Amino acid sequence: MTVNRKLLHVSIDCVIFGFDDNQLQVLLIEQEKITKSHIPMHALPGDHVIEGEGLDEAAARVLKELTGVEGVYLKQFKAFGNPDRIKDPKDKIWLSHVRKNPEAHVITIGYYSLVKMNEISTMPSSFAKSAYWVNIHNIPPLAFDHNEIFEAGLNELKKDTETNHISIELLPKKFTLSQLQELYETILEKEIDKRNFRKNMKKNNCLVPLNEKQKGVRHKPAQLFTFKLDE
Amino acid sequence: MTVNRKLLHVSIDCVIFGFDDNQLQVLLIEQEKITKSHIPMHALPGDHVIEGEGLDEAAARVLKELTGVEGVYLKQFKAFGNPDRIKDPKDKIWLSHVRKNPEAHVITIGYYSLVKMNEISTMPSSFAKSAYWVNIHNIPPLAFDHNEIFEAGLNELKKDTETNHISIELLPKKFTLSQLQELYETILEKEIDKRNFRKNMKKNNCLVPLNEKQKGVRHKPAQLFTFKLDE
DNA sequence: ACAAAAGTGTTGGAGATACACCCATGA
DNA sequence: TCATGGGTGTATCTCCAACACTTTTGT
Repeated sequence: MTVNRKLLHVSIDCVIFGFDDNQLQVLLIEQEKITKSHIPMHALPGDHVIEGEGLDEAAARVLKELTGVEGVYLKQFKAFGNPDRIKDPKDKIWLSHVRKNPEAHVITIGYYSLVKMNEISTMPSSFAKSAYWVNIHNIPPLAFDHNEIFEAGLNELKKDTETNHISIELLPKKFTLSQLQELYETILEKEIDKRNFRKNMKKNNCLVPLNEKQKGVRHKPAQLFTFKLDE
Repeated sequence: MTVNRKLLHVSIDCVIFGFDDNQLQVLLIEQEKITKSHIPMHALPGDHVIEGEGLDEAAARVLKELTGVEGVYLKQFKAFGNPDRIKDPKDKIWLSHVRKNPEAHVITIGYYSLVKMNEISTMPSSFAKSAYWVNIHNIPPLAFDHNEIFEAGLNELKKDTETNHISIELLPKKFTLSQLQELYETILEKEIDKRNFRKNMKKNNCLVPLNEKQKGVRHKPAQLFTFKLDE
């Protein structure tokens, strides 16, 4: 194949965050095993952008194929286009099995997404043999520049949590203020004063109290809330 | 030409800001006139990314070809990939004259740049017949989705000015505090108190006073400063 | 009754805002 | 000497951080 010098591969990579068991987790995929000696790589879920497809659309497609969810928070955060990003020998072995022109320059657009872990179950897809959740502090070495993309996505999430309170999208529909606080403490990696935190949250009036309380806990049951996004 | 469904055009578009005469300006290009009836479009400077070239590298190339400057502030802010972005009839007429496959899906990466207007002079380049500066409030209708890209770049500059004080890069090497304040007021579109502004700037200690004062002004000459970036 | 987390207000300090006058120079 | 923009300090207010005890439920 002759490579047109002005046509490039464009892909999407998604940093999909979930929150469970008070841990911030990321969804990774394991590549298919190509040969007997091949050590499968781990990677962020991603796929090529198809001719005629918008970037947000492509990201939503990747997310839907892997998790089945639609309509969740999804945000573009950065484009990565360093020509060396796919030059690692271990990545090239894999590429040479799945691509016509493994040397091609691939640009990728990084997205991050927030999903409610209790509402999804991962499924096999065209680009992933298997998917699994991993704590953000136990990320293995990933294919290509995916570790860098992950770090950039995590930073974006931290920033947006402080400014937009967007991380609330990680919680189930009904949640307690303590769950919300633990989420913030996990993402921002710092302790927060309970009373000040509640003052802040109530000021942002994105919380709606429900006529419902926690049940089956052996302590004073907490008020449940749901959220409305800022109008 | 058969279009490979997984290869796309990727381009860079630059929102190049300058500050002169107390006005925030943007560098636009005028496309070549193709036919007698063709009305040349105005656009942001940009070019295709070449195989093997990094994104930052491509943006720096566009900037250098058009202005001759290197090493100035340049920041990626967003990728644009809506497949409709080049679908306007007036854009297609032009594309049909300069591209082999005018229907191709083009993804563009938006960068913004800050240049010192007194240190550069624009020059013709491979992608622009002529370039000119225009006040940010008098932007004409631009080709493709360039008006949207411009707005996104301007918003990014505003945000970065408040958080990073990066807009200082728009001033000449030596400047007075009043010039700096006028720059901030222009970008942020609000008035700022002189004493509070100076307190802030001194606190950020990115200003270095020079042993030099303004000359030839018919009032008390102002102290000149230069800046060092945050260490 | 006890263990466990829920829920709730006040105070002090730091940082932001508002504000007015004298100074150095060129014409 | 006058017109012009340069340069400076203080009082107030708002926002954020620190801090401890009572309540409700299950066992």
